[in-house]
Amino acid sequence: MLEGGLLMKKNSKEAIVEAAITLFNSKGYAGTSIRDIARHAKVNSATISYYFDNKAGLLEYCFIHFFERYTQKIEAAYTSIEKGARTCLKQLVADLLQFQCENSQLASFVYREMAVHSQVSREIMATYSIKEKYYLQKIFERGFEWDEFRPHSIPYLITQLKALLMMPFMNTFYMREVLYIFPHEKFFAQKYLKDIFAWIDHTLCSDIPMKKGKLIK
Amino acid sequence: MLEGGLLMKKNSKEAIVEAAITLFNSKGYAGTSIRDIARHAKVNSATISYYFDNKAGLLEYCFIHFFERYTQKIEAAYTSIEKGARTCLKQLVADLLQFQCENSQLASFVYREMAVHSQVSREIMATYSIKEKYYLQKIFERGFEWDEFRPHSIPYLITQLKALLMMPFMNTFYMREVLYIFPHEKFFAQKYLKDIFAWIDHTLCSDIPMKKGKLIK
Amino acid sequence: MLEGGLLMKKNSKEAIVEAAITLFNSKGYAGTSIRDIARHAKVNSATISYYFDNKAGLLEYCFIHFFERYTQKIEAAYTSIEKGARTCLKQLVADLLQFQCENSQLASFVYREMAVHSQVSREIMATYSIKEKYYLQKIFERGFEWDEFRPHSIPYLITQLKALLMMPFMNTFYMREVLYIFPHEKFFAQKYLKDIFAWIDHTLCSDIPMKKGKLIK
Amino acid sequence: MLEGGLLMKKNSKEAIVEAAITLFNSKGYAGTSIRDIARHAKVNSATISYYFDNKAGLLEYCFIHFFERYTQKIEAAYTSIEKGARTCLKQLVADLLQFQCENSQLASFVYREMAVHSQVSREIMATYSIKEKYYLQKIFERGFEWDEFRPHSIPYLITQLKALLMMPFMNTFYMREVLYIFPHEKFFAQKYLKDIFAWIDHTLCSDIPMKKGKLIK
DNA sequence: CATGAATGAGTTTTCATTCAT
DNA sequence: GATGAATGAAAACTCATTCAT
Repeated sequence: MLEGGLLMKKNSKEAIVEAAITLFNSKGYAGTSIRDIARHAKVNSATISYYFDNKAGLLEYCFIHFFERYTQKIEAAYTSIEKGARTCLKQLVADLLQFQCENSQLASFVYREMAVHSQVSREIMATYSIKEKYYLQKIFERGFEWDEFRPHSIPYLITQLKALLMMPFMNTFYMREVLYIFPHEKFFAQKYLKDIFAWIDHTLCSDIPMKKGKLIK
Repeated sequence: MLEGGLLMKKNSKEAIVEAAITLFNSKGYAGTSIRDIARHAKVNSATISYYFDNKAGLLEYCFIHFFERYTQKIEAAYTSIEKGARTCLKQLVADLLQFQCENSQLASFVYREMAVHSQVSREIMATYSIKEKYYLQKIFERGFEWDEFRPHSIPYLITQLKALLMMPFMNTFYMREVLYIFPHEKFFAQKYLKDIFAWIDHTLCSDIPMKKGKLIK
Repeated sequence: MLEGGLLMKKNSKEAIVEAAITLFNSKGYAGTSIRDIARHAKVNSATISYYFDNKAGLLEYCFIHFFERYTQKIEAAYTSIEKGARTCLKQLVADLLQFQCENSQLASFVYREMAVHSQVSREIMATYSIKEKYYLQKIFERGFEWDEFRPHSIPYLITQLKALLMMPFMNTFYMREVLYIFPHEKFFAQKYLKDIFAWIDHTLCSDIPMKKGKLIK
Repeated sequence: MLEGGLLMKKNSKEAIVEAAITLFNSKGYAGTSIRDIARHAKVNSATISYYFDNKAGLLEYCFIHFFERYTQKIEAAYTSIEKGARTCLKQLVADLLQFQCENSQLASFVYREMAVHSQVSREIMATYSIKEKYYLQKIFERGFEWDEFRPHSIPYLITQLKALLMMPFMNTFYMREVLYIFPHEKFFAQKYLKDIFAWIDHTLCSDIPMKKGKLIK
């Protein structure tokens, strides 16, 4: 994801973040040592303290680096709300899924570590999760209002939607080794997106009893 | 869950496992120290090595303790396959959900740590996940055969089903603090079960429009 | 050495001593754990404390078990002193060499550990080494007196004699891997004994050139 | 030997090695704790890991530090081979004896620990002991060829020569307390050297009586 | 006679961090 | 901007020993 592209020597800070994402993902935050990251990034371990103050600072940077862009996707997608709740939700899901695919390692460890660092999480949630919930709520409410979605408890709907969205990134090892699904591959996003759309169309909208058929775009 | 109830001195081994589950869940495996566990279990930290050899041994014990019973639930539920795939799957989902609720902390950390300990995971998967996949596959195939389920890629269906099943336990902090859903509470299982049934009935079975086939590409 | 021969079940104490000798020899006293010994002897580690009080007690037992018999050999050989100093010394060397071969592991580790456990060594020396020195001194003095041995500093002669006697057992690994000499093999004692006799005959006695002095630079 | 003399603060690495040599010698490798060494060297115990990775690394460093210089002495002495095998061998013995005296503690514990650490020993031997054997063999073969030495099995000759050379350093406690010989003292080397020369002259060369047989009983 | 459970003290090692350069 | 040296604290683990049985 941090492609580094051009030939110029990548700077230390980027190298550190890149190494941190890889290692935090594969060994967990607490299981990764500063020196491990330094070794991977080919910098001295003091350099990490230099840029991020301490290990927690590096984690926080990763969290923010992730959620800042994550939230932007949501906000951007929400602008299409006037096209209808279902369309808007599909747009949002499509964008988030793609974002996760492009940052699969980061997404993977961020989702996992969120559960463990209650202090950091609390702050993150106060800014990002609340925002996410706010927009999803808006969309759902609009969907109920305009009879697009079958009425239902919003928290439970969010749970299901996020479950479907996050699952493939929460245990990529299982996905790979047992199901032979590779979330970073080209076609995964396309195929899986249809499945989430199916949930939207059939379970969320439950359109059939709505009177008119032929739903899926 | 391991209530310990009575006043008699609980044996050390159980006390250790109990403490480990609590702490591994709240601080992660790598973030929990042996001494922390010992302190909580009110035993000397050498006692942990005595029973489980080392920290990894304790983790493995927890994994097996979880998956052994998890797999039993699946096998038990599968016996009702002759009542039809949908009924059987619902039975299985209900049993697993209840099992998770009864062991929510254990489930929570096991699912998370699975992603990090590839070596242990590999062995666990070789025995338990493969078995789980086998039974789910059987049920889905039966469902397709008898036209109960809309035909679809089995790995992708497993992904969704497991997503819905596991999600509430993978980030209980988020569930609690943002959505105000408490997975260990009485009513949660009942309510959430309906949602998974809805997915089965509407997205998996998509039952009404059975005549006009091929909705999903 | 502790042959155990007959079919009757070897008792625990013997099994412990046997295991201790093997392990102390290959890993050193400090490098061997009580539980290691217990595992090898197929007894519970508490049994060792039961018989020998503690680890040091087991070591001391080994030391005494060795030196008691070692000293007996010396005393026995010394009885032939009236046959002449050279003959007596040869007898003594032959007996000690054979004794060492029969107890090569025990000899090996006892010699090594003597250097490390100054407290125990001090006591051992006060009883056994002093006795050994006493007899050797007697033999050398008799040899000088009767013009069998070329006069020389007794401590330096003891040094050389003990050097030749102990060397093959002090680093059996080197003997085996570099020189391809196996001190526990049948023919070793025979061959090596001749070499020590050569030292006695030529260097200690230096018999032939008795008239023309000052050979040594 | 590492005198440290001047008042300037000795660097940590040297201080550690110095302390390690002293303590490994007096208490054995396994009997010495990292913290003991650190205390003696007046550094933090983590500093040892910093420089030598771990305790085994420190041991290995000592081994190499010893054998590197030991081997150099041999190679240097070997250059005098054209002056005759006996002269060359005496040179070699004199140099090694002096080297050992100057590094008596190091020599002492290295010889002892070699017997215990088979893995490290194997590697050391593959480089140093083999080299030593090679040169000794060359000298002996030359000695046989030119009729300087009485023909004999080379491994057995090496055994005796090394026995005489190493003995005073293998159990200095015994040397001191029983024989009252102090290998690090000025005169020891001079006096003991004569004894080894006597072995070379009389037992190895057995020069005078070349014509008339019946030497060895 | 012998042991399983449990421990306290000690071990090595790892780690994040600091600081002079 | 970046680092090598060094460290204090804490981690996991090992060990000899005890004690009730």
